[in-house]
Amino acid sequence: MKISTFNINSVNARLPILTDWLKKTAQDIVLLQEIKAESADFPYFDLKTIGYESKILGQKSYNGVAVLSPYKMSVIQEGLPGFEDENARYLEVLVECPEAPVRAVSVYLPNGNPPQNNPDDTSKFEYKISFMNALYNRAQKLLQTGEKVVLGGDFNVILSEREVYDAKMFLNNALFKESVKQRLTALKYLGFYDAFRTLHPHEIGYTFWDYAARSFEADLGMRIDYLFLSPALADQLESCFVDKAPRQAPKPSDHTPLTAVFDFSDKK
DNA sequence: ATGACGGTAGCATACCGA
Repeated sequence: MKISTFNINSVNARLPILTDWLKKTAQDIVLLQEIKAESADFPYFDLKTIGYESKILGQKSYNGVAVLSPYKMSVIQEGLPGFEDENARYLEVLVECPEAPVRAVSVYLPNGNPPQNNPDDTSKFEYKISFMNALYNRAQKLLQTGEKVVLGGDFNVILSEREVYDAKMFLNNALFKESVKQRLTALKYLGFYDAFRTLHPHEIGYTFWDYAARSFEADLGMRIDYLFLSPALADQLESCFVDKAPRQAPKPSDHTPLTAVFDFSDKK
């Protein structure tokens, strides 16, 4: 079984890349972020044609999250409970995988940096912190279910200085602030396994490279997309890797997929 | 110190992103 997360930066601008990648890699669950489309504009039919159902929490122009799968799905939660949010950033879906049911959560955590024209405006950062507090509370509930849970997406958090090409440049950045790192670390310590880091303690695992200045070619990236697994799902984790191919295609997203593979056979 | 680059809305340019 294969689960991936992919910040697609507009599902319609990226449709050829998405469908090619799905055909080549045959995913069981895909968590998408920044689809930048509402239901009326979502390419349900194109994805259905190649074998995938879609559940989405859509939004025009900005944000928007989705879960794709060949299997039966039912929406559990749209948006974080107890958190008023005009933005589409959180979607929880139960996926009836043949091996076992999986609760799949697609998250697009706020960036939190101030707008360019108003560097002193802290409202976006406060929004990020509030979102993270609500996410922590939900994550606690998710673990209490004892289910196989994958909590994945673009978390917009650089957890340590080795997760970015030049930590000094980000010391005052909303992705790297102490309070932000602490909140995601606390969520992890509830009992989630960071799929990539669990298997690869020392490897570079960048999932994002800025469009500007040929960052990808120079590997000036950062690791801000994660697959967090509940213990019941981490038990079956076999491998986890960053799939750089979609980032190398023409007109790419600035992120690339992170994939985890699970083994449900008896020998495991 | 600034901008690079790209998507969207909508038709010039502002906003957002990390």
